Amino acid sequence: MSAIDAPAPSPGRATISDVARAAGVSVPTVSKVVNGRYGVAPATSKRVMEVVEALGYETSLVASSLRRQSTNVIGILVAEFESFSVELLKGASSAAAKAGYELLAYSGRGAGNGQVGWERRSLSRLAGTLIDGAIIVTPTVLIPTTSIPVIAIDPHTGNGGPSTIDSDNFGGARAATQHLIDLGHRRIAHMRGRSDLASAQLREDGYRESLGEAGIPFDQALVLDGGYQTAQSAQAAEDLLSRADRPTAVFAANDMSALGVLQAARELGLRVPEDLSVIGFDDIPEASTSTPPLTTLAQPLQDIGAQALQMLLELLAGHEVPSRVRLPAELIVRGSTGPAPGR
Amino acid sequence: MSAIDAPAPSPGRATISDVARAAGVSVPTVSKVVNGRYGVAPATSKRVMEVVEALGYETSLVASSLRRQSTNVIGILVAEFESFSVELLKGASSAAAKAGYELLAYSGRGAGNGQVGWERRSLSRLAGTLIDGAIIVTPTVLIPTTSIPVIAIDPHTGNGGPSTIDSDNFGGARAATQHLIDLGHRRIAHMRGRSDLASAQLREDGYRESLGEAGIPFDQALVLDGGYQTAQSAQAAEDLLSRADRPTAVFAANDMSALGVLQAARELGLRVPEDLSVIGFDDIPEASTSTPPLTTLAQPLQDIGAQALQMLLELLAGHEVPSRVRLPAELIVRGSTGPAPGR
DNA sequence: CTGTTAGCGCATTCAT
DNA sequence: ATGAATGCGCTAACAG
Repeated sequence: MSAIDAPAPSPGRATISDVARAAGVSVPTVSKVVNGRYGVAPATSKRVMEVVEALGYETSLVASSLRRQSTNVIGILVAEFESFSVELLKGASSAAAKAGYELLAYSGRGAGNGQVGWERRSLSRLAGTLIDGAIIVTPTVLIPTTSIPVIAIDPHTGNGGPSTIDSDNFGGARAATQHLIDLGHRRIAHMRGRSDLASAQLREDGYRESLGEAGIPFDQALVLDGGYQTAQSAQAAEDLLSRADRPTAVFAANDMSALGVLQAARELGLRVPEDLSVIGFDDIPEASTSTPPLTTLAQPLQDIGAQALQMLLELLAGHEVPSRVRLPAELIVRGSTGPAPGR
Repeated sequence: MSAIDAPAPSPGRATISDVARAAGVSVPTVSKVVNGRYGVAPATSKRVMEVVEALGYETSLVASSLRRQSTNVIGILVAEFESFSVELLKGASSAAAKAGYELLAYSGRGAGNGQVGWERRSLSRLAGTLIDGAIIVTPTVLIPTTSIPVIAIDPHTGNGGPSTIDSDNFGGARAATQHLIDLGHRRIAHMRGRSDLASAQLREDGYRESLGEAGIPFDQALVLDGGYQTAQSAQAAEDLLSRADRPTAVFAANDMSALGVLQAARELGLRVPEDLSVIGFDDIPEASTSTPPLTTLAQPLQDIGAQALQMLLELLAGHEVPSRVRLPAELIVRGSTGPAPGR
């Protein structure tokens, strides 16, 4: 009833008007003090600051972003938080901290399930007010022209939308296959990834291209679906490696798959790399600590996250950025690949 | 100039008034349709929905949260996005998805650096408006009573604030040490963690307690600082294991440290577990794939994240939750521990 | 130097 | 069934 002299409504967050009332000044004056604007008497400023401190007041991100044009917050939109998106997040986080930006990672409702268009809806929900720019992780639909700068990481679609960044899936796959060919392998199998993802398709394309260049005929029977997953790959590999004319090497579309192949080989009593060479893709943490350690193509996920953030900052500064950035995938030779048997 | 019949201002996000104008209805009508309120004619509703679809309109989280009391968004506040917080995030993410909540992970400015009180400021910035409840990851200061429900994960402070959740660091450390004692070890070293973290202190306490129970005198020379990090631990272990009276077992405060000890042992030509037993804590992914695989105390990080979210949902539903939840740390025996030499 | 007025985009009474 | 007015917390422009 009588809010006339209430100093601090302890139930609930203190608002700017609570501060103004307690300090005996108007709301805009508090706003000026808090935002460090000039034109406030030192004595007034001091008094306001004291009240701010006492009440633990902090400007509401929501309210100020509604009124302001810029919020100093970068959004990173993901379908859900899992291993892949989370690595990118780590990289983006350190880059954002260095640049003095705040980071807001968001996973909207239903984005985890098959809901198409989650990226568009999430963007609409946050853009224009809350965040100054957005990084969208593996969007599956085309992102329309938006009011705020956007960078897409590893999109599943073609060009046409915002600037994108990914690693050289095609070139990496070629390098992987070539590495096996250089070791004398001729019967090289491919454990491919989820065919609805562009990266998986590119890796398969690179494999075929490299085979072709070396004059090795493509054999459909040597391509199996591992779905980017360990268990599925292990199962598929078990079949593959039980054949009489089994391959001497396997290029797995990602490390998770490669670990599955390793597992299957172990169960069948095949020695790696003496009897079978295995190469993966991604260089996830588990790759370096498997038995034997996995030869793979390192995809710098944290770097990608950090670069995406850098590109966004360029965009925010009004600079141009390339429409497509591709980071190299680097061959890391460890213990799972060796000369073809009989050489 | 003439916005009189502009159907969709393509530059920029569509707002509710854009939709209203294009559909030929008033703003409140659109609001009702979008929020599924009753009192709108089917024909009108259909027309509005079509425009919404065409314009790709989605309610602004900012604007609606300012007006509404509830947003269906859970906040998870972290100092920065690194391995630890990110594992929690994964767990919270899947739990939030199941419950139909959106997740908003936020890392404020200066939180990565030593800035104290980041959690209080982040909370003030988001609470009351943007998010319905918050999970705060490893807060270092006491969280004051707030307007919204809060759960703290692995706080570095004592009780008194919001409900907390962590794993049984003390009990886990005892179990780890006891495991080594059961194997006949008497000279057991401890590679301790960052001493400013409560978890590190508790793990060291558990180690000492267990030693005491077994009648093994505590030896300060057997406790080294690994800082929870691989490199630092490797260096410290190299010194420790070079001594004439080196220990036969090491309890490392976390897996990263344990991997460092493994590395040092390998370089010194010590066989694990024949010459030296090593046990870690956490059970990070790398633990199961190291050589040899690491015996460790599994700390269910993803579960902790998921449980924190569950508790928050309880709080939001008006139910009581325990002021402190401790998840068990489970002994996972792998290949890095064995009988003490000479037994 | 300070207070008044206006409006960001939306949801909610209350009229009509 | 629909629209006009009001306010959420805050800041930008202006008036005093």
